[in-house]
Amino acid sequence: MSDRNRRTTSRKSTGSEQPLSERQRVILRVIVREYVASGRPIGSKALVRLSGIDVSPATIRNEMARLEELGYLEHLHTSGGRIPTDKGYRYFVAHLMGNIELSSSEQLTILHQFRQVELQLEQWIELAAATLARAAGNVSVVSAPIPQTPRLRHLELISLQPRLGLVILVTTDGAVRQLMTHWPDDADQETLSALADALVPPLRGLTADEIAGHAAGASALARVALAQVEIAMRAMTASVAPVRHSGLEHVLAQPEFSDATEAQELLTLLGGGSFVSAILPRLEDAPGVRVFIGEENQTDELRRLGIVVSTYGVDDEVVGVLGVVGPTRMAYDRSISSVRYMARLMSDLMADLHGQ
Amino acid sequence: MSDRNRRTTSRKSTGSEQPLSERQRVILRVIVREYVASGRPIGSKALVRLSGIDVSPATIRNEMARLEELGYLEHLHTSGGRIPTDKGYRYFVAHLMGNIELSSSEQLTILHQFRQVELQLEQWIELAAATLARAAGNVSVVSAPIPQTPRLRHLELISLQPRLGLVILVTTDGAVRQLMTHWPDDADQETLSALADALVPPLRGLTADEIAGHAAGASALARVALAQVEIAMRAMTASVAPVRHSGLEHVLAQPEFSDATEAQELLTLLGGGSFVSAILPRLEDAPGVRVFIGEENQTDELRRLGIVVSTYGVDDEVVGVLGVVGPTRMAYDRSISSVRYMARLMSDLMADLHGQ
DNA sequence: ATTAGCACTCTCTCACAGAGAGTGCTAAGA
DNA sequence: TCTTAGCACTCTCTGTGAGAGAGTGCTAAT
Repeated sequence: MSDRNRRTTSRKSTGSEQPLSERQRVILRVIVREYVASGRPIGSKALVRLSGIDVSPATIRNEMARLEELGYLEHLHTSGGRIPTDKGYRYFVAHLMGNIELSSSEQLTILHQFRQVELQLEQWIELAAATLARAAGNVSVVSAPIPQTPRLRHLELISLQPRLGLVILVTTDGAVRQLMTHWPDDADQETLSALADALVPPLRGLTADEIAGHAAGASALARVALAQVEIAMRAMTASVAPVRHSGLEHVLAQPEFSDATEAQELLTLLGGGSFVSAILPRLEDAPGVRVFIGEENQTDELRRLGIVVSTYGVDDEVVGVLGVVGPTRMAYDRSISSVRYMARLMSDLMADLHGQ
Repeated sequence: MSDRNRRTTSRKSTGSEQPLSERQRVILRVIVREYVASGRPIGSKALVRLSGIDVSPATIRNEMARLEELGYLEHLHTSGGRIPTDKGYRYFVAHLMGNIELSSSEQLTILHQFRQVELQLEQWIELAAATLARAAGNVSVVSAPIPQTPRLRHLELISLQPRLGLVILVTTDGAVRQLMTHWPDDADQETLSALADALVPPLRGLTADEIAGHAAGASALARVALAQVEIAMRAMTASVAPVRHSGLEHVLAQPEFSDATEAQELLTLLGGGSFVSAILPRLEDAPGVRVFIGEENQTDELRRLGIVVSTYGVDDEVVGVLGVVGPTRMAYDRSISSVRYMARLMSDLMADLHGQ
């Protein structure tokens, strides 16, 4: 009894963090792989069969007990096999899964799909979300690329009705925004076109901040137009970018979400933009694919999820975020390689777009 | 025994379709209301309590049996109360629910939300979807308004890189589209601006078809630009409009979708645009709110759903679709009044936009 | 260090019983 | 003729308990 107590209490803080033996690593890998695939805890007997290790189940049991002490596995019920802990998944991601690439046939399929679609940013994002979801077998999340410091390239003022019109602006990176606008006075198309023609040359290449400086002394109409331009350009860099997601069906099929309330939580999470704002801060100045597993996440809603994300884009010009979300029990290897490939692909597309 | 057989067989084709008595109407109304609210079948005893009719449960049972013969109710299990059939819901919608309006406080809340948002079509759609979902307590579906015969108002050609650029076009109803385009030759901004300035006057006010006629004899660059304009304008009228949906959480909470596969079907339905194409044909030239209940739907995926839709927009200028989707067991009164109100609101917004 | 053996624990499935709810039918009452 | 009370019946739902199955930890032997 005292023996048992000692073990239980020592589970959390494991004094000497000696490296795992090769056999332990094999066991952990098989458990992660198998649990991810089946969703059912793995017992010692099944493990012997699956791992090919030529020892008895009893030996495996000892090793499993040791791995549990070290915090890599856990024990849902007294009987019923073991499952990986978050730490176990983390170890798997760091040391056991190898450095997997998508198979070249998969890469080709994806490339092919992108070739078939028109040169439309919206469509790229849509397609990226759909493709990533399928490749990773999870919910995918793709944000639009956010220009880092958008500069004005072109401006167009349109009259729809006497006092209602559009401000259309194009930035140097090719993004287009339109805002409906109330003009302060009646303004016909001639007046507006003339104003736009007059405004563009001095403003070309300026940032939102710089444009703000030009408002003083201008006509009322020009001030309204400039204010709208400024709003639009600031909105472009806002970190709460619109986010597409796709592939909910994959995740709802998982037993973790068979409970409707779990599914609901995920939906509100994805629906309400809070997802990106929760994740984005942790991506700052860390390139490549990042993985957050269960408890490693900072907000409660994410504690039962695994997240694989990457930024994409062209340094200092545009940056977007894409990734996948699923239960902690997800195929991290597959997700990571999918996210990595898709981020590279989207980055290439952005680079093309920006002429590199 | 023979008696029982007679009733069972006579259920489908009910010879004399005499009008329901007042008491039967009350019973049917209470059953629909209560079943929608609770999701549990209603028995004779509960019905007496709920309806306030001062007769014994036995009498109610006779009436219920009669309603079942007539096809308005059904019997899931020998015991366990009755639930409405599709025909029962249909009768409820046609004769029993009254002509309900959203409460004026609800109307005000919604109006207020629309006032707070900027004058952006995208945002209106988003907001309409979110609001409708909440008001109706179901999944909402809102399509962007489709211009009936878009006419060109303005055209802008932008150079991003030597051979890559943007075609931006504005139609008379204020819709803006941009397409990324490969120019056939190197084209600097001056050339493109000059071309745009030259193209706009003759093309202003023309439809896609009419623009197609202008391509002959033009320069290669102009032909590419015109082709893009034509593509964009045709895409605008394509009936497969992009559709926003919102409020999945409401529906996933319903027991009908606690089974993950049901939920999945709904997701793929909403995700894959097939929804609008399945519904749209049936909306042709029928104004106002339409209701499709279960078996009334033509495709199998929709057989277990109730759908309440309406077109919105300005006649002959823009037309969009909005509605809600839920299990057949849905609060049709609430959904109908929400859809009706929201369609009116969006139509008003469109009318404002088109200057009426 | 490994293994066989064993007692133990926990889940899962199935069957069964009893409560509860509701039904249809019959016969009596208004 | 409509309504009602009574009754036998059916079906679901909720335990409960038994038994199988899987897996574990521990001990003792190899």
